[in-house]
Amino acid sequence: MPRVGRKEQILAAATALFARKGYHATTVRDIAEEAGMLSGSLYAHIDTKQDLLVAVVERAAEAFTEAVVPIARSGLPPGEKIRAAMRAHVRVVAESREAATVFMHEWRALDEERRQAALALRDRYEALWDGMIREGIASGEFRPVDPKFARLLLLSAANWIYQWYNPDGPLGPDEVADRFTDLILNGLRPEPRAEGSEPGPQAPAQREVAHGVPDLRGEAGRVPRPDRAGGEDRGDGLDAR
Amino acid sequence: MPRVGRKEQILAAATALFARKGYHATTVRDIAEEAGMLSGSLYAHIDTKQDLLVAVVERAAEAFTEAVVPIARSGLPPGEKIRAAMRAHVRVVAESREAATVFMHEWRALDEERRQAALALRDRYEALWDGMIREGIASGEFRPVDPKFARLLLLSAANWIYQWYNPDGPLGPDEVADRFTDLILNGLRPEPRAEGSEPGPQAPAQREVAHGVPDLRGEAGRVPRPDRAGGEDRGDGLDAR
DNA sequence: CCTACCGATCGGTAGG
DNA sequence: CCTACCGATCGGTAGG
Repeated sequence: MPRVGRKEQILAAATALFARKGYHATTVRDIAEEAGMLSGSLYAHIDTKQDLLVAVVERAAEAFTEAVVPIARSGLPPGEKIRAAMRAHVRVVAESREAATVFMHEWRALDEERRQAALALRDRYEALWDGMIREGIASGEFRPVDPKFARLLLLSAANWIYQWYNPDGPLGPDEVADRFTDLILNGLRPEPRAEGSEPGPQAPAQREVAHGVPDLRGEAGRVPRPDRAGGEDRGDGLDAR
Repeated sequence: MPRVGRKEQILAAATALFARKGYHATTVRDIAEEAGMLSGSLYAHIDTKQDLLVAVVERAAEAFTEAVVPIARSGLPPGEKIRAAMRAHVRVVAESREAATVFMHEWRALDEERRQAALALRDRYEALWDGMIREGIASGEFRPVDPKFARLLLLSAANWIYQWYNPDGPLGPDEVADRFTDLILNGLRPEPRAEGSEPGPQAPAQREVAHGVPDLRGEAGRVPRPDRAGGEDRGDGLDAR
C-alpha cells in the first residue's frame, strides 16, 4: 500500500520539473526519479502524465480565487480592496512560484476539455477584479476608466512577477504588491491631489529590482538550484527580496 | 541551389509552431511539413532545431530594441517618450505575436550560452526604459518612484499583451498602448490635477477587452486558426481591436 | 514498487 | 530536396 503523501510527492516533483523545463521537455522518467522510483512504478499512482499537469493547473487557479474571494466580498473601500487583492495575488505567485509558472506557461499543453475547465476558473477570477474596479468607479474613488484595462494592468503586473521575483531578494511579496498598487492608484505623475492619497511605500529611489522581460537565465544560472529561477540576477543582489 | 527565401520560410514555419505548441512539442517533421518538405530535407537548410529557436529569439529581442532606441534618444519630454515607447513595444508584440510568444515563453529551451546572449540584449533594452523613467523623475514630470518598479509595471503590461491581444478585435496596438500609458501616468484615482493632464483616450466605460490571465483556449479554440490564439474570446467579440 | 519490455516517434545523417 | 535509415528515447503496460 502506498504511503500517504506519496502522490503529493509525485505532484510536487512534476510541478518543479514542469516549471523548470516545461511539460513536454519533462519525461515521466524525470518525474519518477525526482520522486525516488522508476518510471514504471509511477503508474501505480497516476494514469497519465497529462493528469499531473491538470492537477497543477487546477490547484493554481483555485489558489488565486480562494485568496481573493473573501477580499472581494469584504466591506473594504475599493482602493483598499485592490491593495489587499494585489497582495493576495502576489503572495500566491511568490509562495508557489513553480505552480504559478506552470499555470502561466503550460496551459497550452492541456487537452481541449481541460483547457476549457481551466478557462472557466479564470473567467470567474477575472470577474472578481472587474467587480472591485467597477465598485471604485461607481463610488467615485476611481476615475471612469475602462475596467477591463485597469484589470489587465493590475493582473499583468501581478502575473508577470513569476518571471522575475526572487524570494531571496530584499522585498517580500506584500512590499512588491504595495509598490505596484501605489503606482497604479496614484500614477507616475506628481500629486496635486485632493484627498488623502497616502504617499505609499514607493519612493526610496535606490531600491532595486529586476527586469520586465523574461529572466533568461532560468535554472542554468550560475548556482544550480533545484527550485529554478537562479536566486541571483546580475550578481549585484538587487532582486526583490 | 535553394530558392532565395526558403530559409525565411522555414523560420516562419518554426516561429508559428513554436508559438502554438512550444519548442519541445514541435518536431522537425512538423516544421518540414509546414515548409513543404520532408524532415531530412530540412537539414539542407539548417544545422539543428535549436538554431531555429535562437534565430526567433534573437530577432524578437532586436525588434524591441530597434523600435525603442530612437525614441529614447529623441528630445521628447519624458511622458511623451513613455507613450511613444509603449506604442512601439506594443506594436512589436501585436505585429509579431508569434515571435513575441516564443520570446516570452521558450527562452527556457535555449542552451546556456544562447540564453546568456539573449540576456544581454534584454538588459540593454531594460536600461532604455530605466533611462526614460529617470529622466522624468529628474525633470519633475514624474514622482520620485522606484524606476525599476515603474519599468516593471510598464513592461509587464506591454509584455502580457501577447497573452490576450486579438488582432481582429476593436482596438489597434496604439490604442491599447495609449490606454495603458494613460493609466500608468495618471493612475486610477481621480484628477484634482494641476497641469495639463490630458484626459487621454481612456474612459469609454463599456469598451471591452480580454483577460489578465492566460487565454486558455489557444489554438484549440472553436475556430481553428493556423496562426494560434483563437480570434474570438467569449464569443461576444469583445476582445481588443 | 520493480523488471522487462512494447510500439511509436524523436533529432539527425548518409548517399545520392 | 528525397529515400532510407540510425540509435536513442518517449509514454505507457504486463506480470509479478
